[in-house]
Amino acid sequence: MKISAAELDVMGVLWERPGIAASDVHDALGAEKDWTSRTVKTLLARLVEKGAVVTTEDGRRYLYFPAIDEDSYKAKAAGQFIDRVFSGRAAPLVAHLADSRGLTKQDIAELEKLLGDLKK
Amino acid sequence: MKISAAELDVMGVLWERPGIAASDVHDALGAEKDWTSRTVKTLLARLVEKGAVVTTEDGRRYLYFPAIDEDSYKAKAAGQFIDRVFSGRAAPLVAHLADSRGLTKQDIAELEKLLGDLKK
DNA sequence: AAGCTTGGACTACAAGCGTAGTCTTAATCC
DNA sequence: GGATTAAGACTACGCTTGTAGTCCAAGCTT
Repeated sequence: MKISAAELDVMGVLWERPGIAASDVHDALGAEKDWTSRTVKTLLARLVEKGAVVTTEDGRRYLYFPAIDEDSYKAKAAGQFIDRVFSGRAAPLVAHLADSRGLTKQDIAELEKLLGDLKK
Repeated sequence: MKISAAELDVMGVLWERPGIAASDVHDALGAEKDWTSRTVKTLLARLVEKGAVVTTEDGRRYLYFPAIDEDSYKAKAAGQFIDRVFSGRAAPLVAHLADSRGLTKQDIAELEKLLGDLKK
């Protein structure tokens, strides 16, 4: 399931608020993206076509629901990304992130906790 | 500087062996990618056009050199990826990786060392 | 009820991408 | 030295993506 960058923005809204109408998606993105409602509808239609989103009828309109799981999608995307760019190695990725943009204290704390859990 | 997936494979070869000819790039990729030499040459030409690769003449052919730095490119790509998919948070990315494909002992050790260094 | 608004369906269109093919020229192999 | 090979230049072509536009029907407004 290949989801483009713009489509992913739409998925993000649906993961957060499943079952909303196209106009609500448009509104939710309004702050971030300067898209017309038609653009949003095109993206939704493409996602439906791809099977990433399903609809239920609600009178004369549709309500849109994500049909793929957020966590599994993101896990897969992360895997593909590090394969593509970092030859599958996670550590260099984090090193680059730390280097280029810095990790917040919170990031570091979370990562430490994560590593602690992993070692068990 | 936007580099596509296929182009990135070519860049990978050039980062490893700067200053080789198109045919050598083709050979180097031969195992991985089932591309004809023409495809490789198209990708090289596009990279040159984008300014990601420069050439020097070598008789009747060119030698190709990366014109962008591997580490900075990857750092930027990593940043864009986590912005796009993980809202800029590094920890969830690593958590997903750990979850979906597991981190090797080596990954974990490297990450711990990295975190140790970061805390200083 | 006649027109605005809003929903979806279908269409558009240029740029980027993956994956080559053709053409021309220069070198190499018998 | 004529044929094959190999380099690059230019061209191709269908798919995806970003970003809409048009059309028609169903409600909403006054």
